[in-house]
Amino acid sequence: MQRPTEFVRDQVTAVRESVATAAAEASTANTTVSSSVGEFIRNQRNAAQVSLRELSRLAGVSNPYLSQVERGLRKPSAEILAQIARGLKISAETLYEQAGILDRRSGTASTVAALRADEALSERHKAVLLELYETYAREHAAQLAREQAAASTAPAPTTTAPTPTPQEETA
Amino acid sequence: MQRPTEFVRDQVTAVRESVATAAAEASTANTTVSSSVGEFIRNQRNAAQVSLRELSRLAGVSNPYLSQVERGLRKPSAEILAQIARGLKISAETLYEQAGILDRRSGTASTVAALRADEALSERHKAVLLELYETYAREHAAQLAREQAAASTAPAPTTTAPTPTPQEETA
DNA sequence: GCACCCCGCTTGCAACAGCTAGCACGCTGG
DNA sequence: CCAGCGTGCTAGCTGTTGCAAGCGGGGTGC
Repeated sequence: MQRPTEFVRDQVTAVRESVATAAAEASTANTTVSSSVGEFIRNQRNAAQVSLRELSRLAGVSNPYLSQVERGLRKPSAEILAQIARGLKISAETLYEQAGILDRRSGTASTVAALRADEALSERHKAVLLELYETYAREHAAQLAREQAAASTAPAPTTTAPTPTPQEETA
Repeated sequence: MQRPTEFVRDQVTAVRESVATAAAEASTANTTVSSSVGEFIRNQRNAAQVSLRELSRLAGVSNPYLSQVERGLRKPSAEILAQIARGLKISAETLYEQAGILDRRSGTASTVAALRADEALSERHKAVLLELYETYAREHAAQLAREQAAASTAPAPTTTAPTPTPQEETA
């Protein structure tokens, strides 16, 4: 019989498998700092392996306009940014920050400490969120390690199945 | 009493559904809130005993346009809102919230800020955790409200203070 | 009376956001 | 070969944003 913490971790990982794959790609894109919201949107879209038309459909904006936004030809309103964020399944605030509408919060408060001290949560909910957070952080760190191993052309022993590489973005 | 298996599955599955629900609620909130940013600006300006022309000068926007914004005839961009906020010496986020650009998030700002700034997470994982956090915080608040209602048999206010109404009485 | 300053608002316009219709290109199956 | 489908992009259009020029009203000093 599995212990509760192991069980929770396995459950969460299984449910998020498909999302985690795209998330790993997204984290790769994040490593390269984007200087504009358009680039950022394109990177996120490519990481999620979504075509421009599909994202425009998901976001509810026209595909030519989305193309122009990605190429920096147009400056989208906050409303459009929110729609694009919804299509990308990321927070609108992320795009606001990239667009310079919202200031990026400085001060790296410890996420774990904040979650633990947050009185807006019950203890059980805290445990779930912390477990999920640690799982995500671990995956993110593992992905970065794989990226570095690939960069140095060393045969890195991978414990997971091969994930789609970014070359598939041009499908 | 749910077993841990069912509990986690239900919670994680609910996240996907809550995204569309939250989006629908957000659009409703936007409709309601966005009509009052002008009123809010005028109230703030009157409270500061500043003329429309003086505020337009401080903010760096034309006074006719500011007048139109206050009367709800025009919908200002986030950039203009930020300028007006600077003129009023209030945070831009305050006006963004009034305009419906930014969601008022429940829970403590430090937890939200920590999650958003945490570089150990990808953007997608951040969004997932934030949505789950929101859901939990809302449930916790509802639970506390129920417990207090049962204890005192009176409609007790929750830990969140009532939103201050625009200072219409000082106009 | 006048000129001058303040006030908030009207009007018309230029620039831009966001859209539709359609293009060119690549790929696939018959 | 073709037709069909996918891809991202061009061009032109409409509606909106934000502005400048100016209006009418009130108050003050000469």
